[in-house]
Amino acid sequence: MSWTEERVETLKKMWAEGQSASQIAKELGGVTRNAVIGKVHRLGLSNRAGSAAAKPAAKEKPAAKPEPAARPAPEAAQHRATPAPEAATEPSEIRREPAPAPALRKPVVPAGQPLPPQPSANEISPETLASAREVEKNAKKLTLMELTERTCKWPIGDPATEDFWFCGLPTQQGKPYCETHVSVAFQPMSARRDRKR
DNA sequence: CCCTGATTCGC
DNA sequence: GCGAATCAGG
Repeated sequence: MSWTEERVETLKKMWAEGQSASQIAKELGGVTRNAVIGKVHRLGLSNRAGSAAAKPAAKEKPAAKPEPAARPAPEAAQHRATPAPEAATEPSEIRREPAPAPALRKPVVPAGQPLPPQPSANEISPETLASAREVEKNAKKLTLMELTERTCKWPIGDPATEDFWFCGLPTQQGKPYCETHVSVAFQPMSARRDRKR
């Protein structure tokens, strides 16, 4: 494969969109993420558009660092959602927080949205169901952005609330879910029919 | 271990 | 110019 105008086009676009080098490589096909990164550099679009996240520079053996230090200063301090500091630092920590839980996590789906059909208990074998319950306790509780090709994408909880996350356990080869959730998701028609009613 | 980008250097 | 190998880090 070579860097045709079209492929470079795609590369530029995806890189600008913040896609990772490996994602771009998969999209293009025939190239590795290294190739993509190499090309990105050659094209001179390494530091991502305006993003003040400038890498200080990777490895460096020579102690000599000719950097003129003429940097305009990265600036740009992230604005946080004003955590509202505690009024006073009480010596005693009697009051217990209710439950930090998955904490500051915005709902993936706005409240009021109709939820996709959830598997009902009567369609799943008791063993599998029990297994699923167990797994959900050990789930890694990943957010949408944290999912990768080999993390279980089984949704857990209510998307309309903050009490929502994805299983995140290692997926079964080639499947979108972990072993347990695969068994919940993919069932032979016969098994389903037999269990109905 | 999974992943990220950065750099080097033979081709 | 290209990209595998390697590095550095999350």
